[in-house]
Amino acid sequence: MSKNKVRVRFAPSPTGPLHIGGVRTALYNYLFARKNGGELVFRIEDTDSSRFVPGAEDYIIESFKWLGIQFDEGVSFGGDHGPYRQSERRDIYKKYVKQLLDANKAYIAFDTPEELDAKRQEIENFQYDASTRGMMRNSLTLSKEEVDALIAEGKQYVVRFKIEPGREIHVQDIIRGDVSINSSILDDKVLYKSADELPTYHLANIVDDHLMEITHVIRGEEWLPSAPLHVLLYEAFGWADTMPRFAHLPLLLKPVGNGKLSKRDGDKLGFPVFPLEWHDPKSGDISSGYREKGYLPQAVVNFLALLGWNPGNDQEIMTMDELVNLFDLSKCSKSGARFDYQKGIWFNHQYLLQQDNMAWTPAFDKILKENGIESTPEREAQVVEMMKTKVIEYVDNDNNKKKRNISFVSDLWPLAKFFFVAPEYDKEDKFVRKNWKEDTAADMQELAVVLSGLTDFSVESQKAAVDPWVEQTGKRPWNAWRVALVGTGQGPDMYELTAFLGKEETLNRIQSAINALG
RNA sequence: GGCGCAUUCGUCUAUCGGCUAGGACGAGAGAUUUUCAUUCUCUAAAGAGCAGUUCGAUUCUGCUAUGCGCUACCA
Repeated sequence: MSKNKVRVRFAPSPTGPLHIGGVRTALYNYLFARKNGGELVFRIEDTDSSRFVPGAEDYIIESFKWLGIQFDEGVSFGGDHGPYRQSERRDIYKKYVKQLLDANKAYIAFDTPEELDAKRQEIENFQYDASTRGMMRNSLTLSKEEVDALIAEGKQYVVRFKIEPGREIHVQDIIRGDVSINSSILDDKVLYKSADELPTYHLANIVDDHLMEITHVIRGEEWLPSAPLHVLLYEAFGWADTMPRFAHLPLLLKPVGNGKLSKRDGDKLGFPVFPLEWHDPKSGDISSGYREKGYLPQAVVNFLALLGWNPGNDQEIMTMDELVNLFDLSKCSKSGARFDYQKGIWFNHQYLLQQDNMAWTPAFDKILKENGIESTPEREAQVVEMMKTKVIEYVDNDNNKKKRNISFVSDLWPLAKFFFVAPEYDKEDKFVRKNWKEDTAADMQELAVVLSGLTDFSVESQKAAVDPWVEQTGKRPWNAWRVALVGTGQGPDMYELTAFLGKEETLNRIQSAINALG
């Protein structure tokens, strides 16, 4: 077994959909593993049975599949260090809890949650530690017989870590350098609960990381304060020499206001905070996801990678392979990053534009079908080609309608509808009013005559017929012609559009416009 | 309250003691486009404050301020 092989893990709790911040943590773990030729483990930390949410685990797996983040082992991926679900590792934890108990590095405590609450009420800033454990109901204050009797009669208890006060504990963080705190401020953390026979995060985490031979722990900054506790646990088990290296990532902050990005922010501010759409099994609420919103996974990955890390130069558009190549934990920033979803939109725009036209057609085809349009992939690709750089969307931002270029395939429909459906003519439309005057109908009549003489309706053929007519008469038919075919001022070049629609449809629309607008 | 972490344009960030502080998003202006877009060009926009170290500090140190995180029988 290669002692030096890099092994990292992503270990979410199945308490709901995977948060975008969690996605980034997983991504960094993935990039780090690939970069160093190591392995990425997928572990499920379901030690809090009360918070378990059905479907969450599958959701998380599907999310990573969509994003292209691959695991080497773990839940649903197999491997030699299983089981990878903490709820299936009870016996393992029990063994290690006993080890700590036998070594007098942990103790059994019978205080009920109610008693602890009462203590907190009674004493300001109460903390269960070396200064208070002597006045609580635990195996340190009770005799062995009393403890055994209480357990025998089925009393619930927890196992607490016995922290020695007054020690300066140092954590060497790859991103932050030396971080130290005094052990006196730590409380005697609960390591194990008899109620569900499961450990808490801290114990399970240390035991699993050790047993799974994890070499680097890359996680969010919210874990930094408990890192010294984890160091103490590694020492207590005698695993200090194989303790993994730590890297605490900066947090993702709300786009506006204060605090870290939370699961609730997304739909409140109009952008997804989850990779995939999530249907809450209890409340029935639906939370939007990047996939369903029309984002490309490469765009999401690229965007997320740059939130808290950069390659050290100005390069922004990077494939997964490039990211792997360039990734460096020491280049991660230390401060929290505000989640700028507008930049995320820009990334999607970039990736969408890069895509082959045919890649758009499945999504576009779906939208067309929803609107009752039957078409062919070739025809759709042709429209995409013409519209690709003409995509706009109106985003309701703080009640101000802002026009911006966005690229979601779904934006195509309102802007490309006229390719498939004849427009409704609106005399009040600004563009129509400006470009459809009293004598326009007569001009269009003439144009129709010119066009009806053509048998070949290609761009070149139309040009050959219409350009001389334009030159001779000095007429400017373009905008009115556009009104006739599109209904307003948008769309591609007139000849392209006309060639796409074909002779019959073009002449029909010109006639309809004359009838409707006079 | 306690402990910890952080602090460069509105936002994401570059700079590892030499700066006329660079790039991107967003914003504004112009050019291009017979429409709407796209695209291109340009403009505005920053080192939290105060000390110290130094020939020289955005970069190092300290203090203050501010922000964030943790402070559960949750992770």
